[in-house]
Amino acid sequence: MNPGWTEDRVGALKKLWLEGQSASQIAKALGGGVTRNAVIGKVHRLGLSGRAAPSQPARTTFRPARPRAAAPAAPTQAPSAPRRIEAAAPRPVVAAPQTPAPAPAPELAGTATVLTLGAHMCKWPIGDPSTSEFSFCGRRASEGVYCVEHARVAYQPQVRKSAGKDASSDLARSLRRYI
DNA sequence: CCCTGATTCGC
DNA sequence: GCGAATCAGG
Repeated sequence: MNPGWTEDRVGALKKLWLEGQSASQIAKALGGGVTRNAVIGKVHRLGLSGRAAPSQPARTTFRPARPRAAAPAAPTQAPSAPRRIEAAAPRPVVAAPQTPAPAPAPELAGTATVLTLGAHMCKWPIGDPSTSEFSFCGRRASEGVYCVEHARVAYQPQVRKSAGKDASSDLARSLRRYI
């Protein structure tokens, strides 16, 4: 029934996943020939785990199951990690009258909140999502939902040519995921 | 019980 | 590489 993971199917998978579609929704969108488990498995094999736009229903936990460690070079402070965030998807919240968008300066990151975050603003999480201090980068999103800088750390295609052997095994092993 | 993604492990 | 089973949480 299902032709396996063809180029276009993988492409659709990547697109939908980065759009924030849930694994089950993607599975259904792909024709039902695959289950959500298959989708998740493929996503992980592609090195696409973790994304800015979570799913609609209840979010998953914040288990440190996927240590991406490296904090992006944020001007202000180091975000915990590109883990999932509570709600980045734009939604027709309450009629926020004339929210005077903070207009994040290109130099300043972390000024956009979930309410002020525009469609084309970098959705890189800054700080702890559970606190009121939580915000988003907010700079111009050019690569997907991130700015150029954060896109580099966010989208890690698992590209790691085995460049011989690395001396520091532990460190190298933890680093090669995002190098 | 519905959902979510994460991980394991036989194939 | 693939994905069902399982896990862990909301």
